[in-house]
Amino acid sequence: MTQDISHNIQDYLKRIYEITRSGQKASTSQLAQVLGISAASVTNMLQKLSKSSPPYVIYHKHHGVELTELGKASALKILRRHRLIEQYLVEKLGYAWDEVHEEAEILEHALSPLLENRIDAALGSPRFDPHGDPIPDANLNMPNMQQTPLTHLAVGESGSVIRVPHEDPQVLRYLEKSGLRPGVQVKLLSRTPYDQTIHLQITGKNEEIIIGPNLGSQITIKVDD
Amino acid sequence: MTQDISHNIQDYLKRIYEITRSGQKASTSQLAQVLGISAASVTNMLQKLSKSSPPYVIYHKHHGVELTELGKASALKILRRHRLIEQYLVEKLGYAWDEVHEEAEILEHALSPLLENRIDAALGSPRFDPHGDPIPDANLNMPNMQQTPLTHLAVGESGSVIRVPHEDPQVLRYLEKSGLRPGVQVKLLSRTPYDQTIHLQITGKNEEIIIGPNLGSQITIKVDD
DNA sequence: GCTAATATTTAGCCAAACCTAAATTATACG
DNA sequence: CGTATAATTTAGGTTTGGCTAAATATTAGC
Repeated sequence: MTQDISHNIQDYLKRIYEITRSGQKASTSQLAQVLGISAASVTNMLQKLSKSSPPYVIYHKHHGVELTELGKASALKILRRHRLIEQYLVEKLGYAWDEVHEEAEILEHALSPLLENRIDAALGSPRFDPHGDPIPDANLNMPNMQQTPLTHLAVGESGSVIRVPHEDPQVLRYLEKSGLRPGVQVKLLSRTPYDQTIHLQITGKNEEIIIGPNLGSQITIKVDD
Repeated sequence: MTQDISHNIQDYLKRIYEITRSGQKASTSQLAQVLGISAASVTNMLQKLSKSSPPYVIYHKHHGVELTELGKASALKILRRHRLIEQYLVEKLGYAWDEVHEEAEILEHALSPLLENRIDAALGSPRFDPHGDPIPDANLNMPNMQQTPLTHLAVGESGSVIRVPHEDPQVLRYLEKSGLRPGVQVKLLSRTPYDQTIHLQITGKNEEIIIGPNLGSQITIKVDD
């Protein structure tokens, strides 16, 4: 009798998942900000989500929410669809990596289980999307990898880029132009002392790439031995 | 300032288009029936659609509605997306022709203009969908064809099947099993006198296919010279 | 051409999901 | 440790698109 989740609720759960992935609870105002709606509306919905049977979230009044197992599974289902779609658009329909996020944001709510399977099969059950983000498998298990933020590289050290988990097309186009994408090997040339901006070089290229600390901490790599 | 049309309204316009294609106006109760909602709700929405600026329909109180040019263009846009999706699912993702309608019904509302173009290009701008229904081109012009209902065949005459415009998977699977699909050549063997049920044979096959008059009048053919 | 049956519209109501403004609770700092 | 600021919740309102029941208009049969 677990009935279909509305488009709306899927978005809430997805956002809560993203925020709570790194441990803490998701606050009302954080959610209001990423969803682009008022805090009052978020409170309202969180109460609904926590009082439904079965509940999707655990609501700690004034202290944010966390997902129940059901809520987490629902979020992962959407995340799987989102990332499969992104990969499909790039691999099969000639999209650039900066064009896929917005498109997937809409399509993820329109995918039937059958279509999800067909897309997964057409891609050979891919484990990563175009940004290097892991795609949960059909049982919603995340391929988890040991990842290091790019900013943790020591000067002179090198590593391979794993993820560039950014949605903003402008940022992605900047990185694309510099050649910084999942798979390439980079070397840390220097780090500015005060603001921790880093200077990189892609193996085999001469050009120097400048990455601010906020962006650099989101990009993850595997450090070379 | 022509803002985005809601999912809902797209469905109304699509249905009105389907009903009014054959000339007459679309009545409140016809729409209520195909949309699966009450007649009162339909009246309400039709009034809204006729009073919006610009209006999507012309509302003749107690006598049904017809589409304005804008309404027709909006309906054709959705119809194009619907049929492109059906064709894509069959050609690129291994769907059977009885599985695509429901899927397209949802996806048609989630397609961006860019994705519509990519799908169109990937298919080489197809002119027909898997049921033989014509796909409006990018300017919303319908490839129009001289079509004859299957039931107009004389006994002994033959023709090529052009369209099998049915949505019901059961019907489609029955026809599929008999081999009756767009492109095949059929010959009318006989017609029962009272209820006009017809008996067909597909060129090159021995099996006889029985088609009732309601179904037969929806299937269209091109009569052989 | 009248009347019964049918179709349509009007009126009034509901639920979902948003909003703003006001009230409350939590937090942070002097 | 008390108070100012910030975050959250409550209260009350709006819009969208449904609903039912009652009123009205149309149509068909006699």
